Amino acid sequence: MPLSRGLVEVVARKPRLVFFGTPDFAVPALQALIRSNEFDIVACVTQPDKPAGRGKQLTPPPIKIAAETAGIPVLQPSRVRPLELTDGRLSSTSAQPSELAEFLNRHAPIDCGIVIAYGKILPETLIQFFPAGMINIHASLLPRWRGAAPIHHALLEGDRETGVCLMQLVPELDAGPVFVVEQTAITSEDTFGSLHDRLAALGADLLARHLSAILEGRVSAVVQSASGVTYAAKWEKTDVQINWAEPASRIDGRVRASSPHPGCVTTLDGETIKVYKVRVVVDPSLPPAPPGTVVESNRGEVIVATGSGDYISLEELQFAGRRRLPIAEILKSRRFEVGTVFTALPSL
RNA sequence: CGCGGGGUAGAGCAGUCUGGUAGCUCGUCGGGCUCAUAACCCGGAGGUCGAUGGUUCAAAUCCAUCCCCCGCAU
Repeated sequence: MPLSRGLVEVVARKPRLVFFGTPDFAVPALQALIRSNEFDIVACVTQPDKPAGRGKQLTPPPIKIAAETAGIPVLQPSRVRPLELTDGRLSSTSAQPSELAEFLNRHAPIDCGIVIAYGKILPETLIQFFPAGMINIHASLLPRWRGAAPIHHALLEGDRETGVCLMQLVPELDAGPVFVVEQTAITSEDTFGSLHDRLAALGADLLARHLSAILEGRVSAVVQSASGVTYAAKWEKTDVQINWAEPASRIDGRVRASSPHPGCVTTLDGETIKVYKVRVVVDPSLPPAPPGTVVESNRGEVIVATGSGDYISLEELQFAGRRRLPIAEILKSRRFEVGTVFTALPSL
């Protein structure tokens, strides 16, 4: 069991941490740890700067910015994978020396590694390097939705609730024993954006509240149930394609999982349209029609048939080069004739 | 120098290629119709056409430079 490897002694000094994280989701947690003033954050390890945005400028990951603001050293190794642990010291197994290994050796002992959406699988040897192992925040109610995109999949599948888990990192993906869980209901208004922000805040709060007790061995980890394991694969381009043959509720889930970024896509007369918000419409008085067919279009709404016999009302769309707009605005300059058909992108 | 789209009335857009009176839908104001209305009819107000410079008898439209916005990546 990971925890038996060693508990941090209750001594006068602050526990020493290294923080592994990359995107916005990890920022509240880092800031909560800093704000608590209970820990000595030795360094932040994050992904290298990447070209992003118009102009393809090299852009630092959000954690780098937050760390530098706080005066915490930042490491951005391009790869961490091949590491060897002998006598408590890390070394690279390849010809190239590992800047990360050297840094960690130099600053040992470091009690614990915190991992939140770092972006790469970490080697077991790295976990073992820390006396208390590594602790991870995962945005789902484990063992449901292990993997890269738990928030997306909870929305797609119409889960009524989700949450965050504080768990011990183990080599098997998101399979570690769980210290504490915080739940939150998923409302029909939740999107990836709103859930992401809420879970990031909940996770940050959980971490700041419980980390000391965990490191002192005062919180026991509960092994994950063997049943109910599901996996949330990375949210890919194909996942944002609207398939009108799907049930209306699933299309709604897909759109909410893809909003505000990057938006779902569909095609009308060869033109790509991004879909940011829809509403499920159950109305027996509407005429049946093949999936994707516009069955009603008036002053304020456009209603499209789906595969379940229910309908989707398009509420917020974006055309190429245009701004994202509520349907009422779009209808001021564009008509959707009843009978026209939305389709998936031909290439997919 | 990564690729592409856009900036025209309060809002959303057409007009630009092919230079020649500033248009559409909505909103707004006034009037009418109606038991009534988010409906319908009539009328009005509202524009430095992103900025600057150039070409031209004449520029929203052609040329040059600049500013701002959006999609592709996360």
